[in-house]
Amino acid sequence: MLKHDPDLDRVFQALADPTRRAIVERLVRGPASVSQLAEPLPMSLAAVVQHLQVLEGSGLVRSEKVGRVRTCRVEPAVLRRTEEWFAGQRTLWERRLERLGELLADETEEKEEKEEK
Amino acid sequence: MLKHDPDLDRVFQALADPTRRAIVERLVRGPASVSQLAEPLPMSLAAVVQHLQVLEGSGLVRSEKVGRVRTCRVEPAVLRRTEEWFAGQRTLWERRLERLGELLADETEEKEEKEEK
DNA sequence: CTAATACTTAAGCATCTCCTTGACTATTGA
DNA sequence: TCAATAGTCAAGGAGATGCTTAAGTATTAG
Repeated sequence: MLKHDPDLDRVFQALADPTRRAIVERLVRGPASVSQLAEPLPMSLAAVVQHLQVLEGSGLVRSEKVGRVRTCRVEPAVLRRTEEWFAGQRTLWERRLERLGELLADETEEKEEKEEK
Repeated sequence: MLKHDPDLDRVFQALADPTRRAIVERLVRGPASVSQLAEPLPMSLAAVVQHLQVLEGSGLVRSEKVGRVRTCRVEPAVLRRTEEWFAGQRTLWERRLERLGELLADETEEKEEKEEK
């Protein structure tokens, strides 16, 4: 218990920033250079590069430089793995509801048995 | 474009902290009081209360006080809505792959047509 | 009534985050 | 070659974050 997943830390931390989420939302539509990513963003290129470093640190984005252009793309596996964390939580929640439902059904049954006497 | 969702900001920000994620993971299994949540956590009760404020601010958790006990529970709708963000990104990614596949198929077709001449 | 319980609030502090500017390197088009 | 392009690196600053301790308020068990 209490084991925390530093990968998830970094992914959520990365996605907590609206600029970085915008970058991810851009990149799922296809790869882009640093300047292309920076173009619609209201900040310096250096700031965008820093955001990209955070995204790369989280594994959400990887990039490679060819000539003077760095091309960035999303890593869908990391996106999917994170989605699965939510699915896991939902499963636990739903299981609890089931148990609660069963319990309620049992109680009703007991009541009915009593009333039949 | 570039409209950022402050709700998602807060949710991801909330989930970026391992302590807060642990609290959510505890709460999907069922409601708990503040003290119960704090018990396994290596920090002061006040710190846990602060984490809970962040979680409530994000909508992930809601709580009500009865007597001197505050009972906390997850808000599954917010969890689900966040999961859907990922599903949306995945959809965009997959659509891009499809288009890429079609393009590739078209090119192959064109090549074959040329070769047939 | 009194003491213990279950928070709540506030102040303070070290650290991290997000951005800036300025100087720099490497590549490429004319 | 020389200037523009594309990105990199480092220092610094305002504000946010994640704790702490200390002092407070209700609520409840005895």
